[in-house]
Amino acid sequence: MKAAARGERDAPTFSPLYRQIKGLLTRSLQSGEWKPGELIPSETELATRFGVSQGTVRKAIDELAAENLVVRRQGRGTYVATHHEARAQFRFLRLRPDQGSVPGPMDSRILECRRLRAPVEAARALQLRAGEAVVLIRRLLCFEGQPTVLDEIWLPGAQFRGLTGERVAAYTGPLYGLFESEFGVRMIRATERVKAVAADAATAEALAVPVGEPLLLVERITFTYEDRPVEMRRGFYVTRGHHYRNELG
Amino acid sequence: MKAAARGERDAPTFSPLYRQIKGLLTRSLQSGEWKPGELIPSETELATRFGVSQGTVRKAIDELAAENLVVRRQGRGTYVATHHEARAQFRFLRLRPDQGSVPGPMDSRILECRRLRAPVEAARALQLRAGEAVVLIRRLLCFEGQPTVLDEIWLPGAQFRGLTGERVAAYTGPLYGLFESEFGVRMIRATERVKAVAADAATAEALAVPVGEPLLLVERITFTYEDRPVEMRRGFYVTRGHHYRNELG
DNA sequence: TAGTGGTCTAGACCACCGT
DNA sequence: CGGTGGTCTAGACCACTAA
Repeated sequence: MKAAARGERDAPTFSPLYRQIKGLLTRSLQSGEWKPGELIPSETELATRFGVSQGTVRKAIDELAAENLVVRRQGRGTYVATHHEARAQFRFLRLRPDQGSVPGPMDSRILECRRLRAPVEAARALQLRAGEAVVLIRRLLCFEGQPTVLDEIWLPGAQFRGLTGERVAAYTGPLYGLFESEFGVRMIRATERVKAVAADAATAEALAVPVGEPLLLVERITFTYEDRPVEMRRGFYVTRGHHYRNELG
Repeated sequence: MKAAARGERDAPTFSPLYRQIKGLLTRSLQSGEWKPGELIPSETELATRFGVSQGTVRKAIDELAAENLVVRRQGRGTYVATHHEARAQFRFLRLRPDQGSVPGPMDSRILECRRLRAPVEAARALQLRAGEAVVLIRRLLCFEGQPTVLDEIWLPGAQFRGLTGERVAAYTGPLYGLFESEFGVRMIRATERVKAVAADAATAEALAVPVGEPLLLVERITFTYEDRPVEMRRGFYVTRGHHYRNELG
C-alpha cells in the first residue's frame, strides 16, 4: 500500500491505517449495516475486503471492543453490542445497595411523558435551537418496593417521534434497549455531574422522604456516535441504603 | 519456545506469554528496580532479556500503560509513572468547579495527624488486625480560599512510620507524591462510594457551612500493587460551586 | 544520526465453538 | 471438523526525540 493511501503520514491530520479502518467499521455500525446483536464479518474477511492485513483489522476492532461498541467471543465471532444484555444493564446506572454488590429486582414507574418546546437548559445540553421539540419523561425507580431514583429524562423530539408513556410503560427491559430497538438511537457514553442537594417538597413526596432529605443530584448527558448528545437526564437518588459506586483507574 | 514454558496452555491456570511478561515487569516495578519517573529498558532489550519477540513485550507494556503504571513517549522510551506530574494531579480527585473545567489554585491545611489503634471499620478496609496501628490525617482542602473538602485519611501504621503532621504540611505537591517518594507506597487504583448526607455540627463548622447542609460523602479505598488496600479515606465535599465529575464508558 | 516507540505485514499455531 | 478469535514471531519501515 502506498504512503498516501496509508493516511498522508506527514500531514497534520495523519492517522494510522488501523484508525481509518476503525472509522469505516464505525460507519457500518452507525448506518445500521450491522445491527445490535448481530455478527459482523470475520477479521479475515474484513482484511481482504479492505485490502489490509488481519492484524490491522484486529487492532481496529480492539479499540471498538474497548469502547463497548462490539463484543468479541472467541470461537464464535464479533458481535455488535446491544443494551439488551445482562452485562450492559448497570453500565450506566452506578447506584448499588450498601450491602451486596448487585441491585435486587427493580421496577420502573412512568409518572409523565409529554412533548414540549425545549427549555434553554435542555436545548443547550442537546444542542438544539431554543424552542425545538423535546420529549420529557419523568419516572420513578424502585428497588424492592422502595422509591429510590426520581428521573427527568429529556430527549430530542425529532429522533423520538411516536414515543409515548404507554409505549415506555409497556416495554419490559432497559430504557436504552427500547431507544436502540425502536428509535435506532444507540447510547455510547455519558458524562455525569454529581452534587448533594436537599429534597424540595415535590421531590420529597415522590421519593417518600422528608423534605430537606439529602439526595444525590446526578446530571447526565448521554452521547451517541460522533459524540452527538441525545439525552439529558436529571436524577435524584436516595442514598440511605444505596450509594453511587465509582472506580478510579 | 516450548509449550510448557509458554504457560501450560491446557492447564486451568493458563495465561498467555505476554501476561507472564507483564507479571515480570510488574515485579520489577514493585520491587523498585525501576523507580517512579525513571526510564525502563527498551522493548527490544526486554525482548532479548526474556527471550521473546518484541511484539510480545509490547503487548505486555500496552497493558501496563493502560493501567497507568508506565507512560510511553515516542522517540524517548517508556517511563515509570509517578504522581509528581501535572497529568496525574486530578486522576483521583473528581471534584470540578461548575464553571470552568480545571480547578483553580488549591491549598491544603492539615488539621490533625496522629497514630492510634485501628477502629474496626478502618481495620476492615485496610485488612489489618483489630487494634493494629494506623495513622489518621484530617485535612481541609480549599479552592480559592473556600473550604471545600474535609478529608479523613487512614493509613496502615506499619508502612508509614515517621509520618508526621509537620512533614505532610511541609510537603508541597500531591499527597500521593509524598507517599510514593518518602514511603515507597504507590497508589494504583481506588474505588469510591458516594452518598449525600447532612452536615453535622463539627463538619459544618470546619467547612464553614450551615448545619444540615447537604454534602457529598465520598468513601475511598485505595490500592497498591497486587490489589493490596493501603488507604481509606472519608471525604465531605461542599457542592455549591463544585461537582463530582464522572465519565461512563 | 542513532535509538526509541508506533505501525504494518505475513504466516504459524493455539483455544474455543458449533456442527 | 472447519471457522472464529487469540497468541506469537520475525522483519520491515515510519515518526519522533535527543545528541
